[in-house]
Amino acid sequence: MTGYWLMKSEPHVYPWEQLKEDKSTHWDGVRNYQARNIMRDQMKEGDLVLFYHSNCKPPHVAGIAKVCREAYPDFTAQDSSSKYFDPKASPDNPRWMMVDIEPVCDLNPIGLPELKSNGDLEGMPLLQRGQRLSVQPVSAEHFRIVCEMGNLSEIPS
DNA sequence: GCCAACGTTGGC
DNA sequence: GCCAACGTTGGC
Repeated sequence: MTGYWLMKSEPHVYPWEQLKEDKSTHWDGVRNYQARNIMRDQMKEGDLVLFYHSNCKPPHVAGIAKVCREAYPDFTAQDSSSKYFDPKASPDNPRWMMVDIEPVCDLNPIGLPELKSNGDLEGMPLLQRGQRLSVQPVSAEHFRIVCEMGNLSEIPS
């Protein structure tokens, strides 16, 4: 049973193009418990991810990625030279977790206004007011609809 | 750059 | 354990 998710990244921090270049990346720097818990408890290898560019004009879904490694400690939390350093993290209690993702395919970029204007996406967490979670669930149906909007005829496996 | 929404921190 | 102050996110 494939899980579906949405992950936000600011394009000037880590853009979709960079993921394609890197072939895969560890999703470090998540410092929110709810997002961490989703990664730690729910994201499984093979789950599909809408890669969302936030904080740009317009914000948009840029592509589809796949979870290629399940949760493990986010080592940047224990690296004092990292901007994600957390003094409360330790080898015994890593505190923060991350997953690895890899690119699957491009989507024709789908802007936030477009997502909002599609009534079939009603209830999608991303579209809820005040939603700030950087890792969010997406229903299978919503995922399928977004794929269609991005000119992808078939959901990747 | 503004600011609404929301999470975290820390004094009490 | 409450809650005010503060910090962050992220659309606009």
